Amino acid sequence: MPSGKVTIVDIARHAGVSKSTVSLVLQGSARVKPNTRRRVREAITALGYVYNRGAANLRLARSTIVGMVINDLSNPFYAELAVGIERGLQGAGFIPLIANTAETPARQAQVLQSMQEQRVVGLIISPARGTSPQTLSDLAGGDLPVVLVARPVPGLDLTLVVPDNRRGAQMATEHLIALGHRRIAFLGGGRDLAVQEDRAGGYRDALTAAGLSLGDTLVIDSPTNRDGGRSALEAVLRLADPPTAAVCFNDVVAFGACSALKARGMEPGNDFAVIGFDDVADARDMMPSLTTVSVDIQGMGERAAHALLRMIAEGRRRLPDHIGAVELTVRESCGAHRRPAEAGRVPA
Amino acid sequence: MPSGKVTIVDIARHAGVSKSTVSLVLQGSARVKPNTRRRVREAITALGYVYNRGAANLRLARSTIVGMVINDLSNPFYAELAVGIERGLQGAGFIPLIANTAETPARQAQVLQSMQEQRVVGLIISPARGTSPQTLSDLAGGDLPVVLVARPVPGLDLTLVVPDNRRGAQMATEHLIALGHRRIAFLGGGRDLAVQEDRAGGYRDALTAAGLSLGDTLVIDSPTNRDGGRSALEAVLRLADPPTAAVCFNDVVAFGACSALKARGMEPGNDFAVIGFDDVADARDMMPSLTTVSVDIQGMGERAAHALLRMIAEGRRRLPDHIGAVELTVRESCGAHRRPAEAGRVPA
DNA sequence: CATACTAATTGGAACGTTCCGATGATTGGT
DNA sequence: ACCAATCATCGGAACGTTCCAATTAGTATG
Repeated sequence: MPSGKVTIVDIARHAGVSKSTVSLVLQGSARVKPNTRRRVREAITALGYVYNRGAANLRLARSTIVGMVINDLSNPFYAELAVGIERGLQGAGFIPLIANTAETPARQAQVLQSMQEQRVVGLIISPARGTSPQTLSDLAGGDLPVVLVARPVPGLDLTLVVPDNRRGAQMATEHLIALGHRRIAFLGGGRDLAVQEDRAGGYRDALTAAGLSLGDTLVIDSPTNRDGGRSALEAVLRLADPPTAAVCFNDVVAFGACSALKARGMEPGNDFAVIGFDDVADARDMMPSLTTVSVDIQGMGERAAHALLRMIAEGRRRLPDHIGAVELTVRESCGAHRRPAEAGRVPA
Repeated sequence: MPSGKVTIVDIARHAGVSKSTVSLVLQGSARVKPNTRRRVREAITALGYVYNRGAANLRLARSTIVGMVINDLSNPFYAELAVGIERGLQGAGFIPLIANTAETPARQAQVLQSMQEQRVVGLIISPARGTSPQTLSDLAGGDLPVVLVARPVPGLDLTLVVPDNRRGAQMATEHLIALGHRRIAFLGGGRDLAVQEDRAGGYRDALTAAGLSLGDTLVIDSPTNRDGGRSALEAVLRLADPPTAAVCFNDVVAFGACSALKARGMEPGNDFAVIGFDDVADARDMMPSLTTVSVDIQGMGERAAHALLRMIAEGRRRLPDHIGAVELTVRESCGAHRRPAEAGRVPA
């Protein structure tokens, strides 16, 4: 069994047929006689042939690769999302090429370039912070099916699959208000993140509706990771008139916030209420468990994948946006369970 | 700016040169006159040309893709590992193709097939549970640079980059013994996982050396995820003479075990000692924080990447195995911090 | 100004597939 | 036994690059 450079022609020679026939067999054509098919198949295994998809793609002028561009694979939310997307792609005959941009627009640009050079047939992008619209709008001259997942980019007319960020943050904030909190912070994210617009927007909506608006004095920007959560919480506690509760940009930020609370000897849900966003797998298992806005993460990934597949199949460039339903999952970190009877008097 | 099908020939025509010259420019050859180079460059941007790497690869008979096959991307350990590998590959001009096998040998086989069809130039594999040696030894007729990372496969002579599993588990077990524990369980994994051989082996070594060996009555197999940890812990507590401590297959299993303890109203580190393995980012932030065997995860990924790059560059098929150093990071879940003075009397 | 170089550019074959149109083999009807 | 129709197979061009060998332009040397 020789290696490497076995081609369709070698198979043909070995089986005593033409390369066209071999090609037919490879494509599973019904037009080739069973007997011939068998001979070809035998030759294939005998010579250890492996199909050269690149060559086929060249001839066919299209590839079988779809690209997934993920801003932060080490964040469990995006890891789960990637898994969901992969599952949604499963069985459609496309192979997913995953790339991590580590939240860096420059790296993202490289990655997108690379993917275009590989002639991907479509792209699912969870854009890095600070992605400029034209980086994405220029993709293959605007002629490539692209789905934006998890994060919109303002000023960009691309098919979108996102959770209902505004509503989710609003629900979380309303819950805290109902528990009696009056000074509620919003921790994490930043103006370069469109998701933050929506989540902070929902937060403001709820506060305003309850007549509790404080401008944005309690909105603290930070990186969307654990350390960001920690520092945001510390910043907010340093204020002259500190809040008693916080809605966090996402679960990871909430984890960081909880961790900072514990480091100060405060207990999340008891001394300070924390609500996250996303409901990653860990949220349930934290101690105390994290109250959070639940998003069907894998489902969202699958939906993005299906949207892309449909765009590819139907040759469309745009599909209606999909805004995924969210719900508030009340656990311990908001304090609701700890002392349901005293909810009204938590804050001073 | 037209789209899609702009080729090198179009550029040539537009710039008034031959396609050969365009190719030269693309490769940054010094042999083309600056003036010509400029004209070509202009044509490229004017027409919105994007390089077709597939066509080039066909001609060059090699690609620029390296494959990473990961058994479970939703496990933070492997996500971090993937990030490390990606970083190690960075700047070498290869583009990483990540695929998740979801711990399924069948899926892994598909994925490997696909990658070979894409003519990857090398492979970094963290094999799925139950991977049979020949699946991997047949790769490209044994003629493809392959690095096995994080998990060895018995009976397979491939370059290996793994942490010192045996020593790590041994250290963890010794620590528990020093804290006074006499009945210590090993939770998670299974015989189809070579890593388990080593980790359970280190555990046995330590017990035997201390004269505490109990055969394998306290070795409980389980999936290597949170639920596996939960069920393993519950199983072990159901025993007639239950242990007072456990070394877990990895951190995620340890998280599950802690979660099961809490669900029973027991406190990890206080009522039962738990030690993990890997030291994923979350370990530090758990409550109680997780005592665990620290592995430089991203470093291991980078090392695997560098090994592969070297194999590719030097045309070698085998490099010496790399066994990464590990150390025990003592935090709270083992009980050492809680009551240092009483360590000797923890178990009954 | 011819010659001998060197520098810059070019045409065309090759990489491994697919697929069109053509050819050869087989079948069935009369 | 012959013709038409169908079935199976085949040859060759094409896909977009790279690179060799060949050609042309340019420059220094005598």
